[in-house]
Amino acid sequence: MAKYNHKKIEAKWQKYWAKHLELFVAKDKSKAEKQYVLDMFPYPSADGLHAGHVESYTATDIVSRYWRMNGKNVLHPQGWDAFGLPAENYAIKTKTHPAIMTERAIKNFKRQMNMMGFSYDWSREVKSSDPAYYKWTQWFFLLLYKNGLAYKAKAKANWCPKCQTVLANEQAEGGVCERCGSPVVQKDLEQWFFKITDFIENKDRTSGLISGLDKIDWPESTKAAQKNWIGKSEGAQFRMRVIARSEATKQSRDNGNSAGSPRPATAGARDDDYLEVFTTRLDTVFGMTFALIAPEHKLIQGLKPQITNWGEVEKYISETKKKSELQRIAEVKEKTGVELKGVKVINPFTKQAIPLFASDFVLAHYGTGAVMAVPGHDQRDFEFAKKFKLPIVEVIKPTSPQPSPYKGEGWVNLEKAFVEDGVLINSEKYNGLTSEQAREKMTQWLEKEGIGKRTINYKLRDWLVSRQRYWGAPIPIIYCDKCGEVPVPEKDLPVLLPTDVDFMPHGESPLARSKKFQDVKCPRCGAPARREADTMDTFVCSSWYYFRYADPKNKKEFASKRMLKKWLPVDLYVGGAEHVVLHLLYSRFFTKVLHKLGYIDFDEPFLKLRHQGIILAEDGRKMSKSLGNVIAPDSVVEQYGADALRMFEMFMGPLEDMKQWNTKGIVGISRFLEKVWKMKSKIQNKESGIKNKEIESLLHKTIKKVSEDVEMLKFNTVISAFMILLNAMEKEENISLIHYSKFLILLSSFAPHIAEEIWSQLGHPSTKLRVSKKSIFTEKWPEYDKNLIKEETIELVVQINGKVRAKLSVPADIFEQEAKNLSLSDSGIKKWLAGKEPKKVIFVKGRLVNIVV
RNA sequence: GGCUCAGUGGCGGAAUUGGUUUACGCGCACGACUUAAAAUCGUGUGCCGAAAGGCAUGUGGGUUCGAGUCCCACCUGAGCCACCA
Repeated sequence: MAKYNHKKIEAKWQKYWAKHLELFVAKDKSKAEKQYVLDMFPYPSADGLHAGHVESYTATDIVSRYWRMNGKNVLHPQGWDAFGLPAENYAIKTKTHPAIMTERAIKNFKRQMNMMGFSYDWSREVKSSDPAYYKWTQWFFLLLYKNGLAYKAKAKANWCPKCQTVLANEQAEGGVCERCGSPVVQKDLEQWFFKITDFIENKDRTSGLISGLDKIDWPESTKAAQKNWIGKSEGAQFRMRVIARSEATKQSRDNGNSAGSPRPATAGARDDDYLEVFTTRLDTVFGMTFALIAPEHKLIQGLKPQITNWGEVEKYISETKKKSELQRIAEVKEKTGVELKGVKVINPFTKQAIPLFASDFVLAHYGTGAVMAVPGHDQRDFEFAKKFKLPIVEVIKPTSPQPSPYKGEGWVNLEKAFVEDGVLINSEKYNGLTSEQAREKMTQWLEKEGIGKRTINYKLRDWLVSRQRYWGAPIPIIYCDKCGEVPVPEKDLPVLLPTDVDFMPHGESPLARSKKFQDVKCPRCGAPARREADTMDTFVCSSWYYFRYADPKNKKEFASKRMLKKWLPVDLYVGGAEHVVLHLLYSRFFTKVLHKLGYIDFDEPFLKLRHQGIILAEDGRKMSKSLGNVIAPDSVVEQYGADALRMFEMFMGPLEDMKQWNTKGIVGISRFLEKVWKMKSKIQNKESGIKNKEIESLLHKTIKKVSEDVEMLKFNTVISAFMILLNAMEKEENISLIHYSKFLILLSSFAPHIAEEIWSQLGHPSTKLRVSKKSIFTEKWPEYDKNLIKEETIELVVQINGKVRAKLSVPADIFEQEAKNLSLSDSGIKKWLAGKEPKKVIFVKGRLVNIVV
């Protein structure tokens, strides 16, 4: 028999499937139950598909084919995350327009996807750089704008003075420009934000970004990462009075400054005179020996007249300003800061005056931008105190049996702060309380005194969506001298991205250089106005694409309500773990906005989420072009075929595990497929004498195993089950056509080409042996017969004290008493017992007997 | 530092969720076919031991008739986040 020629056969069926789109399209009009199986749409890079793409796309392809054959109406689309920085940078490097290279890359991606035999519904393909698509990205911007969820504010951006461009954080690592190596500076720019922080907690009937996680089937680690990113912390906020060294200085300043605007005359009533701090550890407040303030904090400027070392302070502030956040983080090793001499703050609990320092490890944008410093019980404060020789006081004692880290002579001997909860000491009337009790009592006291309150803070900040870049969706806003900021009317969408713009970096948003693009009439008053020149973050494009697949051609809406109701939410979403935070969080935000505004009736977009594990190169390192260890799908397909590559990647290990490529391993799969191919010669079409009971029973067990494991995405064990069945069939002289066809249907979801070819060579047998001319993918998934997988006899394991001492062949439904009698009278067991009386005999039905002596 | 996960043969990995540890595949060894090799097929393959048997799921304890699986402590590794008060 001819060997299996994967090249010829795979090409043949890919051509056939391309002509028979009806096999894989999602049916808008079908009444069958839907199943939405989605891949994260890829960024079409010039490098083409990599091993990780193949892995996750094969997984969803198998699941999609499985559900289709189970009668579900499956939506399995694919599209392109085409806008973005990589394309623009590549364009700048090669001086080719990003649209051209994006088109080229998409063509290549699509060729490779077809080469892998993926059953996408290409009739729903979307591309984020297509005006028909980004029209709706802009519409979403306006939707948020009109509902008060998009706003403009000043924000810092990484700026490379040499390249004259804004850099993303990952391009400015270490505080230097990725491309030219010059130091990055912080530049204040007016930028657009989305109010994602509005959706952290539940809103009316819309679940929040935190609590919504409880009802979806996502990996624990991903949920944890999202929660961690949101960073909710509960504590208290309170004010501390700021005093000058002498009240006299203060009075004179007050008189001088408040000439024009009448302020309350009472000293200390001015806002500037209070330092507001946030803490989660109010129980440690008696250990506060100084306070810290962010250098950017505006209170510092207000205190300027009272600060006696202003020159020093100003120098520190300007040094901080130059540093990017990344540089600050890189300098974690050593704390820096400067005392604001001439002022002190009053700890409201102890009434003591303590010094105030500005330090760049205090973040201006988190909490109140100032903190109480408790060096005894906070590691960062501890390091700061050591450096500036500030007093350290113990106010929390570990609950026994842990010994206190304070050894005798105060802070000099202390190695690090004790940061856990404990029992209060040196805290006046709060002594003896546990940390938890103290926090409660102290918060109550603050509220009673009117100087503080219970407060919740989040790390999550609003989403900055402006990009001073070319290759993105333009922000649909117009600036008019008379009317101010005016949204582009919906009927004027899309705001087209000009194709003839110079996208080389020049120090401003590239769109600002196009007069044709910029100069417009104000939609409100008709006066000359100009367009917003910034584009949107690509994450905006990818936050809603899964809605578009439901109704990709709709010109009136991003998707009709009817189609959204039919197809959404996504039942299974598979993609890389690098999107654990941003993409997934932003998508959830968009979904929650739509839910709140009544567009959809669900508030979580992805019901079940899984990440494919990284596939490492053969050398155990990450695949990378520079290391020259990349496994390109094309060459593997060339040598072994797409079916072999698909199955091998599924066989390597659990979908979510990190796996190492091993070229030797693929021959196992290759051999398996070759054996499947050869099996044809054993097929007997006659019904007589070919109903092999054992094979039939094993086949039905396999059907059960494969069905269950595919639903749980345990593809590696499915393939092992295929091999077990095939190995058993190989030992037989003849194989029934019915058995073989059912096996082929199971296999077709994993190895579609070879299955389709054998199916057609066999004369397209349906499972009932009726000849049909159809593709194997029109077949129904086989069902298993419970009676056929029931074992009649089992191997009963007999243990003595938990150790296997005998195995008896007994009827599967043996009763307890009989099993025990049989075991105890077995000659081998008798020998082991040597006359000893069993203390106890355990019986596990269908499994074992354990004799305890 | 925080969170999340993992540790089973020479290797990738199975294990009915508390019940025969090592399925399936790779590799290796021996054999068949061949002038020979490749391919293919067959047999074997956790460790110690001649055998009887004993010992094995990172380490140490615990719960249990019984633990890879559950609990506690520790060791090692990975991924993500990280000066968030």
